[in-house]
Amino acid sequence: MNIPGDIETHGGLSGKTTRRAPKEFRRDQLINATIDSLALRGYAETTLADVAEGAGLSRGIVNFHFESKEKLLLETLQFLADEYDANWKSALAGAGQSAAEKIRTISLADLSEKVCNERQVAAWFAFFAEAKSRPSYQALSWSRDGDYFDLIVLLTGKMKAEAGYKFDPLRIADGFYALQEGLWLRLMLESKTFTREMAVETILAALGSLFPAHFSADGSLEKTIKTKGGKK
Amino acid sequence: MNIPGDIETHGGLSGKTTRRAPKEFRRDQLINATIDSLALRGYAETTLADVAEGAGLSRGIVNFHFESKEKLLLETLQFLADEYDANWKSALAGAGQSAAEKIRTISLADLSEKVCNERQVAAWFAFFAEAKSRPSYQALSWSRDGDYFDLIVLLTGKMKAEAGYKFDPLRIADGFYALQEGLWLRLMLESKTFTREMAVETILAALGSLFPAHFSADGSLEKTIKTKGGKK
DNA sequence: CACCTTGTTGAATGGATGTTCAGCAAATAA
DNA sequence: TTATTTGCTGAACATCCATTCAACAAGGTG
Repeated sequence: MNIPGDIETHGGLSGKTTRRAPKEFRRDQLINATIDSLALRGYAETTLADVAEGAGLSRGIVNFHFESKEKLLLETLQFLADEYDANWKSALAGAGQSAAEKIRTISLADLSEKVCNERQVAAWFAFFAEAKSRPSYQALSWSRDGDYFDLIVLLTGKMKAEAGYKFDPLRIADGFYALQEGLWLRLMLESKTFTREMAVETILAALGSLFPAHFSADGSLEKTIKTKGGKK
Repeated sequence: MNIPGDIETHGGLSGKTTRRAPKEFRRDQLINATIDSLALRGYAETTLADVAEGAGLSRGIVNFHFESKEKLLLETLQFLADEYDANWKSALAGAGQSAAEKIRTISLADLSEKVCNERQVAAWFAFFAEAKSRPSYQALSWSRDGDYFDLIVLLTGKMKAEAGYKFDPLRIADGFYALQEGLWLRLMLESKTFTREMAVETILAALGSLFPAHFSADGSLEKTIKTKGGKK
């Protein structure tokens, strides 16, 4: 689950381990060890000694590459946010042009292994819980997906226009967004009995029920709606 | 937000504050101070000194009434869980007999001021985040609403039978449950811009979209479905 | 009143943890 | 090779915090 103990990839001669590594490499290594520790021990019990040990390095290493524990945690949160962002945006780039295809694509991207795995989800919630009392986390948690939410609002509005649904697009967007975060929470809390596959089926079922003209009950795309997608 | 500093209610003569109070009173006082501190400072920063100060008492008090910090936190979580349970169960007792009335009632109870206020929601998520790495919290978090979830499954199944919806009741129940927890999360993270009133509208809109034969778009009950409610 | 029980205090203790930094060693330059 | 830069180490330090406990005080009981 972690980066292997030593670095053979950095000019290491066979058998010998390189002691020094470029800054970016160590920073990534420490950030990943931080995520591991957050998932394993939780926020309150994560110490710099744990992180250093997880990375196979010495105690003082974090204060050398990051100024303080606080900075390390902030950069870890930033790392998670960046990865989350990149994931759904790249998925969106490869999606079809219709609103239905787009919302389906980003919903599934939200549940993809890349971002929705045990380590990262646990780390996210560690930060969420602390964000309430830490202004420095709030900015990052919010921006986590302002774009994402705006897009959902746009897409629900479009689908309403296409199929004449009776709902208020803003409220349905709120709900759909909350649904996705709620699924993450269940995945974290009940990782033994609630799997990512079940979460995917749940999202697909929700698409089928919320937008019956666009999706069938199992979440597959209905072809009856004429997508005026290419409209730029 | 806290219990007033001193106890005039316990045989206190006017002007004099009583020093001693019955055990149950102190325990409740300390549990409430704990919730306050969790909401204000977060889990990681909540110390026994904070709790004691919040309750207007001295440093060693917690270890006298609770064996340890761990025990205090466990009992605080239990307190929240009990209050949560009692809230929706008592609301349910006063609800109509139809599945639609029941699901609407408990959904709204979930968002009532009694359990869904800033302090308590923040405290819940503090525990959720730690539960991943604390088996002792998991038992309580799970049982939080096993009954609640089972009831939702039952009700969605009933409504499907009544109206011939195409969905899989289990998946819709999963989704509806996740939606509610997701709304709590948003209420915590965006307490400045997302209000409980908006959450209520969101839940009502979801009812309207998921169960269109039972609810109109704004979540009000449709009378067209004949409720075979009294069936025991 | 004297005696006992019991809630409460706050200083002392021991352990854990973030941070510092003098020294060391690997890579690189001269 | 020697000198210099740069990444890294781990012991030392200061702080914070949960826990303990001897002393105290407020009721209750005789």
